[in-house]
Amino acid sequence: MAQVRPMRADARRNYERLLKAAAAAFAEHGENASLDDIAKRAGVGSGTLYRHFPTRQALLEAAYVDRIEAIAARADALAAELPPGEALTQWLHELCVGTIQVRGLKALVGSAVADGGSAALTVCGTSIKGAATRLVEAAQREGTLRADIEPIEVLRLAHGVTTASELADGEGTRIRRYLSLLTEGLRP
Amino acid sequence: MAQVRPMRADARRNYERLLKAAAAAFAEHGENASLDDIAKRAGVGSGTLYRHFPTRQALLEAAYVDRIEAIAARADALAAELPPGEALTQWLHELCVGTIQVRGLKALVGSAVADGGSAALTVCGTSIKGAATRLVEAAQREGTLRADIEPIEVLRLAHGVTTASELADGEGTRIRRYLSLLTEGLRP
DNA sequence: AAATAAGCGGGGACTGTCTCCGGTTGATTC
DNA sequence: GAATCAACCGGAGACAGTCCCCGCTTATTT
Repeated sequence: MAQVRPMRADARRNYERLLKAAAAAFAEHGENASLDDIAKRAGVGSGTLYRHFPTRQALLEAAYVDRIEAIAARADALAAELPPGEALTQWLHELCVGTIQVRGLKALVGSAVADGGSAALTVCGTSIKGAATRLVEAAQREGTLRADIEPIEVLRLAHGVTTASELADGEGTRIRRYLSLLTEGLRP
Repeated sequence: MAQVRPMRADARRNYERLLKAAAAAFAEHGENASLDDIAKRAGVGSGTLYRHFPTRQALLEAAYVDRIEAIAARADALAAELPPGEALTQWLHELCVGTIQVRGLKALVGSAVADGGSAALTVCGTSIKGAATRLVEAAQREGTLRADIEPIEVLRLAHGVTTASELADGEGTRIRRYLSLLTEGLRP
């Protein structure tokens, strides 16, 4: 199961370089940035890129998984310092803002929530769903969130709020407002 | 301003054929269907396609504007036969279902609402926004919808609901549920 | 230092986009 | 209904992006 042999030093170096170049390129040119160009920027041949990341999707995921995990990790920090209802609200806000700020990240989080990606993305999805579950259940126990709603539904709706807000101006200036509309609908 | 000269018969025929082929191809292969292939299916050269529709976006819009207008037109029919609050709810439901069913239509309605497209799309946007305004204001007058919300915000939120529902299964099975959550948040 | 295999990288096939321009055809005029 | 003329057609081809293949390089092992 585990890698019997660690990655060769040059392979690892190229892998890192590619990840870095990819993050930069995706941020700059959107998620359709030229892959050959990313390879060039990283100083490797395109063959090397395609060996490490067979598809554009794989590269995109690899470049962003840690950001998604970071968002998931925020949930417990917030749970520790705020009452359940507020922690959930605040986390959803950070989730929306975080996904809207980085180009391409929103779609990725979307498919993580929808179980629609690779193994790496599925792991992220599990983290996010776990985080959401803890916050949602706490809020339900507290009585500030209606009982007939599931954590994954909250995630989907947050994704919807992000989309709605994005429609307004491309930035996330309406997130707070639309999110509060949602939480009103989610009260018991 | 007006076309001084009507389109030549063969030009008009090719235009229609292209529209038909495009609708079929987009429905079948998604919005990235090959344009040259669409031209081939329509029995014209690719030059002809690009003359009539300079960009993929233009073709996409031309192929779908009538559907969008049809949705907008439904608003008045519903307003005539239902009380304002119900008419709005029902219309939003039809809007969500309609945009999710046809591949690529959702994004188009989105940019129509966001004023992000061509002249043709802007016209559609005006229709939709007009329809929404009539329904929203009637519901507000009736007192079933909070007063501090604007028609365009309702449209954005409906778009968000569609996205959220789409995340569940790709179909629109959750639309009714998520929409009702939204309308609860929108009560006075 | 030699042996070995993991890894490199760029040439090239392929697909899709979009433009250009010689040839064709529908409209108009007499 | 023939002639004229512009509008229109269409496909060849330049270009850009994707992705694979395979001879060569180099890290690792002994």
